[in-house]
Amino acid sequence: MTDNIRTYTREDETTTEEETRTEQGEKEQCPECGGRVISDTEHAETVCQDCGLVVEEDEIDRGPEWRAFDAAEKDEKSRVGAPTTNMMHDQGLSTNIGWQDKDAYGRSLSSRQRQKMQRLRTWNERFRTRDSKERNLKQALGEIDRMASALGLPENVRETASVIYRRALEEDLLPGRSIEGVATAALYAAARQAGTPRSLDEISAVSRVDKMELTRTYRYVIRELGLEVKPADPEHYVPRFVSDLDLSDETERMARELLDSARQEGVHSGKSPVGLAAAAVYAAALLTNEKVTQNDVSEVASISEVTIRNRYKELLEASDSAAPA
DNA sequence: ATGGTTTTTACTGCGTC
DNA sequence: GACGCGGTAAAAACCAT
Repeated sequence: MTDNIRTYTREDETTTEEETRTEQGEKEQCPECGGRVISDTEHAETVCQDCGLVVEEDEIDRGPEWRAFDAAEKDEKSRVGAPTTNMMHDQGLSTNIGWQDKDAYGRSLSSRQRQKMQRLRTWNERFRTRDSKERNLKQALGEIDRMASALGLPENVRETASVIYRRALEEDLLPGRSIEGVATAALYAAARQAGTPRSLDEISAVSRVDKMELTRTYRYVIRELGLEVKPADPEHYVPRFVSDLDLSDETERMARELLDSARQEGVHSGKSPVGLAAAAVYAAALLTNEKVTQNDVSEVASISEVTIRNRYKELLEASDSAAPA
């Protein structure tokens, strides 16, 4: 009966040296002569078979550092399993029963066995999403995932958001609040904690809950879970604005400097971090002679031009007195 | 609920292309 | 003349009390 029950592991995907070699040899082409290239893993090089051109060197060998001589040994030595993830409601550790009615050798099952497997599948599914909390979590995690990709947030943020939501669920914070609201709040908190903050506006744009509910739930969750969320650092917004506006690294560096001196002068307390960041980017672009209008900046930062004006005056004053050039 | 602070909205005048 | 920029006043939003 265990024959057809499998827990999926990543191990199946690990490739041996030979596999990598043939795979790359077929895919890549030499830029010089158009011939086939093969990867020489021993010397960490990719060389052309025909003309001997070294296409790539000092690559990272992602293969295992041990050798296995048969399948059993491979199982023995491999330390790789499926990664646990908080992004799935059961952390990816549950048992899955394949839907094909085949046994481990790929043979079809007898009709009696088939019925048995069907019953097992049914019950397995029932246990997996057993109570309301689990189902709740399942939905919320889906929601978090959706919003996170819409905002282009990295995986670790989703993980954090998942953890926060999990905790909220355990502390019975959900009754009386919408799943989506709490999920959104968790994501918002996670993004800020991870140093890739998104403004309330941006978040509520992709969420089904409005801003007011979001802020309410967010506050509540933070308070109840005793979460430490430092006030957003304006510098964290800078890289995103800079790249959205196609500005140079020089400008980005400049903007950071401005924010630094502003911090030293204590100009920024009480002001909105987003506005500060936007103003810094604008001012930096001015100083490096790159053309951006206040309007452009205000759009990508979703902040008003007036605020940018006010802030960037302060920023320039602060930088003057901090480091008189 | 209230008062103080910050941000937004709306409008105006100036200079440049 | 359109556009970018700077300024102002009043309204709105936000926050702590």
